[in-house]
Amino acid sequence: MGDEQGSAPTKPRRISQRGIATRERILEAANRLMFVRGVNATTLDDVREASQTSKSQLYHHFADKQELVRALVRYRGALVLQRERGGLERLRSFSGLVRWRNALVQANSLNNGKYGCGLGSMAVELSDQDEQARSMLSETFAAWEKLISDGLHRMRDSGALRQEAEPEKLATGLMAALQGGYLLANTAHDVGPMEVALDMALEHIKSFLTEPSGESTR
Amino acid sequence: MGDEQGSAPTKPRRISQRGIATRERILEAANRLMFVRGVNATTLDDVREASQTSKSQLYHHFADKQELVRALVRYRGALVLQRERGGLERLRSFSGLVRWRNALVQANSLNNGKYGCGLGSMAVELSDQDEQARSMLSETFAAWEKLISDGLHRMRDSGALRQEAEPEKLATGLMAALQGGYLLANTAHDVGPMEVALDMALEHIKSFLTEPSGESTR
DNA sequence: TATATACGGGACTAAATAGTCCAAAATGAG
DNA sequence: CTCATTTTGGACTATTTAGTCCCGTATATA
Repeated sequence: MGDEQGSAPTKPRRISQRGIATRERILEAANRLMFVRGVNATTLDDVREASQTSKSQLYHHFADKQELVRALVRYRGALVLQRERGGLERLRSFSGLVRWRNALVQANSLNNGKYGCGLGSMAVELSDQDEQARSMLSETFAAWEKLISDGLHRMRDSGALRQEAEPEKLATGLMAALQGGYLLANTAHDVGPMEVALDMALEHIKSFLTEPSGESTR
Repeated sequence: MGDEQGSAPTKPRRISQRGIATRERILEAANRLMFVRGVNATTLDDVREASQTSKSQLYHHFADKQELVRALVRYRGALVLQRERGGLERLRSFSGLVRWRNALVQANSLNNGKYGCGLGSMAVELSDQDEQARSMLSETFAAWEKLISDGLHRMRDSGALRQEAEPEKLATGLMAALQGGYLLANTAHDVGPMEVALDMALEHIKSFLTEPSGESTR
């Protein structure tokens, strides 16, 4: 040991379609299971069974459980950001924000508020346990918030939001309301708190609108 | 088995001072360890060692790990509610709310945002795993929110808040901002997001004040 | 087609962790 | 003081779970 270069000369390591597919199957299974049971409460045997693979495949594609979890953090992060890009990339008006809110609430209400946010729950479980995972999650949250703040910037530039509005802070507040909403909804098994929390954050943003519009957020 | 009365005739079961003290020591240790490492990542041997007890004592005072965790949920719930009663029972003005916010932020900043809320992190870790724990946590959150909404009710009754303010919703929003703030702060290892989130919620409450006061929340 | 290497099945080992047990010491009621 | 009961130490077992290994099969490149 110790004769491996720090900056590995990246051994060729061929890769086949089948291999890629297996790796994907493992990640998908881990994603599903760890979403409903949590990371630490999910065993590798659970993952093996759900992904229709074997022990050797798990360890062929991932060094150990920690690496699988880290891969999952990346995997979920990519999924969430992709989904959120769809809903936020074109954001230019307050009503767009309301539509975004409604989509999140709707999705969460399908589970009666259960399970929470795939990113948020990993953040709670891993932040005090795996520094690398924590740092990836932190970056993912930052990227997510940036999608929001970019939209708010566009709204400010177009004159929809007043100049003194601070997009970054508004985005952070909205993200906190979202995460706290997920947490309370999960604990209560009821989406209600999530709706209330998001509406509060939207009201706050609304207070920076140049021409205050109608009442309801729906 | 099965010959035990449903409504147990509660065998006398004497209890000694020493026994109570040991039980307390175990709970204290579990509380400390599980706060920094999380519930699932803390083993009974960790608890035994930290509490200077033995295996038999753990199982003398708690049926199994799950029962210990449930006892901890009660324990922490009581601690938090007691602490919060101190800060909220006399709440009658917006500046009281600001002081409350500052105390929470200050406490959390001592850990640079780490560890999050003792209740919130348990809620995330246990809600999808132990129905009884989830339900206790849900009730504890409700009681906590009630401390806030009671204060807001007093403010509304005294005319500080406008009639159309809805204390329950405002309290839920504030709690979500707090929990989301804890989560983001823990992930970022920085209290910043928690401050921003709480300030958003306070601004929102401020917008219901009858006589808008000064600017800063500090 | 040859052959090196990725990929896979699944039994096996190792480690961590929960949970049991019993004999002894402390304690409190009568 | 006596005696039943609680409390305790700590070795022991059981179970769960991570991680290893061997050997066979599929796949890609030459």
